[in-house]
Amino acid sequence: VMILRSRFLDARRKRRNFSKQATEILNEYFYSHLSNPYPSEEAKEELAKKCSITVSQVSNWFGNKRIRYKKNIGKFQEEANLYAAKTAVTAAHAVAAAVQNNQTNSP
Amino acid sequence: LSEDKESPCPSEPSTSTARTFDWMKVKRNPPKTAKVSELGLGAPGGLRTNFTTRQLTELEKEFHFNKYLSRARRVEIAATLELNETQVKIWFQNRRMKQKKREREGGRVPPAPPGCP
DNA sequence: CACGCCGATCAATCATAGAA
DNA sequence: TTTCTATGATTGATCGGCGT
Repeated sequence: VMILRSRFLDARRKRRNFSKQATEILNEYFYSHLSNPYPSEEAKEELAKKCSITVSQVSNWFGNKRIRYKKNIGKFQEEANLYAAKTAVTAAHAVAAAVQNNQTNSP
Repeated sequence: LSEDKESPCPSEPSTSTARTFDWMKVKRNPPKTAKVSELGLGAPGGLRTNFTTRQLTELEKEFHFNKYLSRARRVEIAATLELNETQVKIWFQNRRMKQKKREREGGRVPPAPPGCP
């Protein structure tokens, strides 16, 4: 029986976790698109480049993330608020910059 | 051409964040692998069939011979391996996708980056 | 209208890396 | 070290769309 499993003992083993920054980028995208966390092929390529991983790995990450998230939403609540706050700050900066730019360029 | 509108939101947000969207409710129908059809057979219904090494070996062999199956060949294989024609059909479909994925991502970068004792 | 294929995804599981 | 949890990958099977 366990011998039957030996057929695998292949690629699946020897797994490397992604860098913390890569996970950071992926989570940022995931939570900022929580209403529809399905990146397009183009978006996946962009994420893959930023994270230095393959497009397939990006797909795997989102696939696992979506399933595990909905399986236990509560467990990700903390993480969700964390990233929500982060993107909010980013947005605030953008707005602040816009305002600043508006004041200096007001004829 | 790239923004998502959050139209569905039946539930109430209650607190600051974390609402429930439709994708979180998606549920797939259980596999219909010749389930209740044949009463009495050890046909596992709604279960993900575990292919044996023999079945996978034969399927793999056939795949290298033909990437696509003819109806007749499919029937043969299915009978020989004790699988549904659908399972054989799906296996080939998944196998083709797997093949394409490898070719597409084949442009490997297998060098030894960091430590390699 | 039924059927096969494609592309994307689901869902359960495997095996390992990492935290406790 | 041993135990339990987080996570990347694999894969049989489903879903929607398209062509025949």
